[in-house]
Amino acid sequence: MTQEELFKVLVAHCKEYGFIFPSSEIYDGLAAVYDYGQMGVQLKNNIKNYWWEAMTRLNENIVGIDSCVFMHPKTWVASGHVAAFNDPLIDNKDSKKRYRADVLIEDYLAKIEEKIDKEVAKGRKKFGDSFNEEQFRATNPNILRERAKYDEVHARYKAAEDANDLEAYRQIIIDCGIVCPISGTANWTDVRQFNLMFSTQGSTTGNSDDKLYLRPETAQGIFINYLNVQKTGRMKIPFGIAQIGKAFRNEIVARQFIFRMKEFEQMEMEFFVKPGTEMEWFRAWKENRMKWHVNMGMGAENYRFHDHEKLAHYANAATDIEFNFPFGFKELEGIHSRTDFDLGNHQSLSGKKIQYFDPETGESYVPYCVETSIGVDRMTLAVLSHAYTVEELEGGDSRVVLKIPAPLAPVKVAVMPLVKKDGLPEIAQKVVDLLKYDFSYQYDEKDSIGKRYRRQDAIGTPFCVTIDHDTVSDGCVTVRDRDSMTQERVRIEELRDMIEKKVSLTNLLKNL
RNA sequence: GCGGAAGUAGCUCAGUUGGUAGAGCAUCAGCCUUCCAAGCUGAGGGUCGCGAGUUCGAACCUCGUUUUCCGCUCCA
Repeated sequence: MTQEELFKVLVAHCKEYGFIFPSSEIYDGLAAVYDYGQMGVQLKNNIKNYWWEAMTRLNENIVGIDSCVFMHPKTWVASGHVAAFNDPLIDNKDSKKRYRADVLIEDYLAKIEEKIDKEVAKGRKKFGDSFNEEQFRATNPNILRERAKYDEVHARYKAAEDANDLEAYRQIIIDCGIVCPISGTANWTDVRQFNLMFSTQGSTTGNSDDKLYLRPETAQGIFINYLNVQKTGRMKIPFGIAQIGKAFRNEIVARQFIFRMKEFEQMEMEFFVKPGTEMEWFRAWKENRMKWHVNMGMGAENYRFHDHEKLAHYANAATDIEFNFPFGFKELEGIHSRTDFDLGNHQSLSGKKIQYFDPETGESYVPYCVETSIGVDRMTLAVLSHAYTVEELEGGDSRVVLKIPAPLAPVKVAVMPLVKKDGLPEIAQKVVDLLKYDFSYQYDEKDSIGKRYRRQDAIGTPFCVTIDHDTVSDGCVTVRDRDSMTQERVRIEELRDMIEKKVSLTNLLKNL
């Protein structure tokens, strides 16, 4: 099976076994939006839990918050998101090239100015020393004609810009006969604005022009709460604030299943440090985060760093942790040194002093910040794609098994009576009562035992507990291991501790 | 966003020149009782992606639309 085929079966498997469904399927679906099903939500919660506990419990100086999706519109001015994504874009249907509509018009205007300059140069040559440029410009018919054209287009362009009138941009391009430099045609699409941010129509600021945006990253919720947390938590630099939450991006092309969705979930941690020490912390967090990933046991060779050469507007150093997905190594987590870009901008735009007073040195400064940002959905996809295994068994049989790390598995244990009579279901119910307070479980008495094992394999349940006729007399059950398929007799009263030892999140955390 | 292909039961797919929608698996009930799926009997389940059009009649032809996949494009 090629990687591409494997990815297709994985997507089908996710739907068939209740991990991930395409959104709104009964209404023909909704592009780039997926819902988590009864299995997927448990897997995702376990992944979030692993991150949350690793961040906030294992680090004394990191605390968590949960901020809202809605934030004051100025937040996105300060963050640079409003300015960075307002370009009106237009495509040429023949060359399939995309241009910024405003740049096309500006280029056109620049050409008119060139023409005028050329006319002026001609006049200077013709009249020599007696050349009066001002008078020449005011009287030369060619210049007057070009000037009039320029003024008219320029006025329309400015009006379009002010009103953000996309249709007006297009009309100017059509009227001026602006063509694509590659195809030479004027076969244009409509002008579209690809703003990364979704917006609502309401406002909470009293200014009707304000829009509320759905946050494109959770990080800003941390920055705008920096002062609150620092003061109320009596936090001393260096310290971090962690958050898990939804973010929204209006992706033009959203493909590859849950790898790129319009609505997605982030786990972000902003670590505030003294300026000048940020590179040291940047390196420390690179190492720390890689350790967290490798610790899950999905193979160190499946991860790699990708250092950014081209840096975003807020960063002075950046790297990605990439994972070996079925479609290649792709970004799973980003680690950025964001300097004081965010806090500094919030300080100047809000007028609130965001400074840290260092009691030891007596210095005051806007803290620098190192960010770790990981996509929950991408993590889930990484776990699922790594876990999906087709195994050939003796006798030509095969089985599909999700080898999910046991502490992350959605269902920890399945309880099944070998047959559904002779009092075995009643004993099984007692076993369930013993386990249900500690583990998510499934009870199954339908079909042959082999079939039930395969069903549990398909959702990645680490252990199956089978009650048979011997159980009645010896009080032992068979525990079957998902990965090795080996079986072991275990006393019922030892069952809980035995499973606990293998599926507890503590197993992962204590190795960090 | 552009181009190409596809969409029929939960899944995999048949469905003849346009003439009452099928199979296997899965699900449910009963029988059987067996530690690595696919025994027996019966039952339920389909707006044929959606909307128009052509036709006496459309899963099938035409147009639009939507979703998915592939290729380009884009992605602080």
